[in-house]
Amino acid sequence: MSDGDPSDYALEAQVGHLLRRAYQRHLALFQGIMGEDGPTSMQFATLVTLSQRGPLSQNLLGRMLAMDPPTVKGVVTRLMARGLVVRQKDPGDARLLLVALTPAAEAALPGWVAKAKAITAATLAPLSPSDAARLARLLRDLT
Amino acid sequence: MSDGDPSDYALEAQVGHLLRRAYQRHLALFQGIMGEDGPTSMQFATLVTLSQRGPLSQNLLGRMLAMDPPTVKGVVTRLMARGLVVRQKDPGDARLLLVALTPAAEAALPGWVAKAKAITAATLAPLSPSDAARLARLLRDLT
DNA sequence: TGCCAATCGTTTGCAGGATAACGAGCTTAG
DNA sequence: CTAAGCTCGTTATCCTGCAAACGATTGGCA
Repeated sequence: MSDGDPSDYALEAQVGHLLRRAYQRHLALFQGIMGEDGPTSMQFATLVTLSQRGPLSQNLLGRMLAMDPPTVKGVVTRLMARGLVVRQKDPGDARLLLVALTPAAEAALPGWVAKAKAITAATLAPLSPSDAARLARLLRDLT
Repeated sequence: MSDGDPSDYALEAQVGHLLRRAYQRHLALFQGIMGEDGPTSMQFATLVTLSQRGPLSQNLLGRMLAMDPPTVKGVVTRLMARGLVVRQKDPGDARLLLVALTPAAEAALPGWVAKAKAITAATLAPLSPSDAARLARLLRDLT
């Protein structure tokens, strides 16, 4: 049955490899369309989430975006350095660090959201609309 | 048409986010099944490719696996540190660094290939076989 | 009330991934 | 045959991501 002959392993056909390539292409499109001074993929996801839900603790932000605590810290630190986000202690719970958008971020966000929609369209461009919907369903099921 | 209202942007439904989550889950399965002393995802892809094609230059390896030169260097350096790979100058072209498997790698590879097949199966477990094939086709088309 | 467990944030260390810039070697056109 | 241009590898810098270990705070339970 499942033996270990390396010549019997088609790397190009493995899901893991295909997922990596597809995500890699998406990130390249993201960076190209968002441009030099735009946010990175995870920075944008963070900003949109804060815009929709209001100030959040780093931990909650991480759980919503599937980032672990060290990664959240890195993203928030870089957003802070760019003046897009501020951090302040929660008055009610001294463990929490609430992250909130700055006015600069709120001003820039609409333009970035429009670009993000173009990025999704560009990523899905090779597929028909029905295939795009099928892909979304399959990827969701994979979780 | 495509305006920039952030509350009109469903992050969970974007392909980029779904691709990231799916790949993230795959990597977790990879690491869990391969175990402590097993290779990482990219290290394994490198070893299998070298096993199938024989010694390759870093650059060619990178093109086959979709890694850019700095990334290849990092992966090869770590494989060298683990004694799984050696590097030597190409006699015919002094620019090339040929990367080749060590006997230790050839001995360990069959066991790792068997695990890699289990990883693919685990990644695809939530899908029916026909859905798995559909997903592979859609991801391939996305390139 | 007082202590223990859970939660939150941080740090460190490792791995992958991209860009930009550079030096060294090969190849080809003039 | 020489000079221009291409290829290859390396370095540096930045961003994402995971695990493990740690200090601080909170909350619940004995």
